[in-house]
Amino acid sequence: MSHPEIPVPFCNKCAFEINSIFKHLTKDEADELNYLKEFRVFKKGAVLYQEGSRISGFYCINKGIIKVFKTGPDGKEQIIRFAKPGDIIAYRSVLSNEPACTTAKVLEEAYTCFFPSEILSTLVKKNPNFALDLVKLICEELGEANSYIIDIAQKTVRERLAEVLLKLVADFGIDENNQLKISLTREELANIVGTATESVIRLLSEFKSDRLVDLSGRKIIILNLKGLEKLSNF
Amino acid sequence: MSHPEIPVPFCNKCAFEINSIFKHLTKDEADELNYLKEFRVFKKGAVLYQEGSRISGFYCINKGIIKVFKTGPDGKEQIIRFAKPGDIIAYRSVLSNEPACTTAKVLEEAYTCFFPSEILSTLVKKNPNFALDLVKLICEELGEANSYIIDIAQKTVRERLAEVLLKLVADFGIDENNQLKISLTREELANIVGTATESVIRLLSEFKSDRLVDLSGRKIIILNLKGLEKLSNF
DNA sequence: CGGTACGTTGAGTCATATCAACCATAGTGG
DNA sequence: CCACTATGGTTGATATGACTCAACGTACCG
Repeated sequence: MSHPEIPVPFCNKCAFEINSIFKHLTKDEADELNYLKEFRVFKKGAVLYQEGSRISGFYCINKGIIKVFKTGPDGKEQIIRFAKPGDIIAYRSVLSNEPACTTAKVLEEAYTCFFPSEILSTLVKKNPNFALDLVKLICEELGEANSYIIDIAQKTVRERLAEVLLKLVADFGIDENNQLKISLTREELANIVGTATESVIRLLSEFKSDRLVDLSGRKIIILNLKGLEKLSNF
Repeated sequence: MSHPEIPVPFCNKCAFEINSIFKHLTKDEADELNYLKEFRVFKKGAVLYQEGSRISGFYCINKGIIKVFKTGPDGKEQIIRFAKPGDIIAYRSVLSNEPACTTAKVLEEAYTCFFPSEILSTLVKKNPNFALDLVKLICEELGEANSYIIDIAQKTVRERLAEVLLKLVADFGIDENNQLKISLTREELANIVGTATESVIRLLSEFKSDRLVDLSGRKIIILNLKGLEKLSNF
């Protein structure tokens, strides 16, 4: 698990550069973090932790993309969120001291730092600003989760797909050719939207006919943002 | 807004009795809370705060039941959660310093205490144990929200209705006749499950035919918990 | 070259939403 | 006290969005 070729990011520098939750730590606290953490690299497809398993710490992402999902009764994945540089994952289970309720799997090779569980509650107790940042972070995630509940409950699959595309644009951006920077399989898209793979395929090609997007293989080019917004019903 | 006939609950006593988030406060902190709070009574149907409005504080429920919901694009409610004695509401908007993203409406006459916004972050900074309790509380809510996302995305309406009934039993209990203690309209049930009112009605009467429940008006009697569990797919 | 994973398309089915009519109940005001 | 209205509950008929199943195409990889 040692990677001499990759420079291990130093917490306070990293926190500053990628705007992580650790940004308001004191120098001493950051030093301690550095001392206690373990740098881990995960290849595409690797699993950081599995639903139902106990985990002894949480991860901070330095590079790459992780998908975090739950598995339904029939084995179908539901993607809950993506973690990207600056995000922390598994903190919920760590704080509640419960087995993980999600699985985390690598989409794009990831550099991560692993921190033992105790650190989180220690920091909450020691640094009030950190505590407040953490509370706000979780609140934000809760707000998003709540919005998503009503989306899934009330919107059509078409509307949700449009919305998901917009969210991906907002979170991961598009390049100079308006191409979505994150690359997902149709099945993964379906597992975000909460629908069947075939439905995503059909709807995407409808979107293409309607000049909202262009498609070539897994690449999705956004042609008409306004149109997608209109379609997504907000 | 003064209610001489109703004794205003004293925070640390109340916290102890109904196990609220304030349970780990010091005597001094509880005293300060008492000093700053405003006791408010709301009749059935009253609105504590409205989606989109700015709120200057949060509520702790001492008695009664509040439904917290979001309104969809077409005006349909989606009930996010219920607040009952010991719960706090509106804390998310207060902490994020954003307009409310939900509406809170009274189902059963409620006694509440209203606390100005600053108190929350002050307490987080002052009392590490409170901070940790708060973090855990929000984590719990987040966990529930995430579970609900995959439920709505992957389960049938029938499964979800069974699950909702079970959740209502767990949260509000049943009386000596196995009657669900919380009373909801069919529309409200539909707005939790995320379906049409008519679907709830039809499914409930199917449940009745299957001897899972008994119905008389708004009263729901649980006849076969195990059966509902089986139906709900966990 | 065969294999594995992903993508696409078509056909058929079904659960659920929608629309519409009607009943029951309770509160209101003349 | 009764008509009036509002709200909630129920049922039936109909429409349809989305899922499932199945076949087949495509592309990359060792």
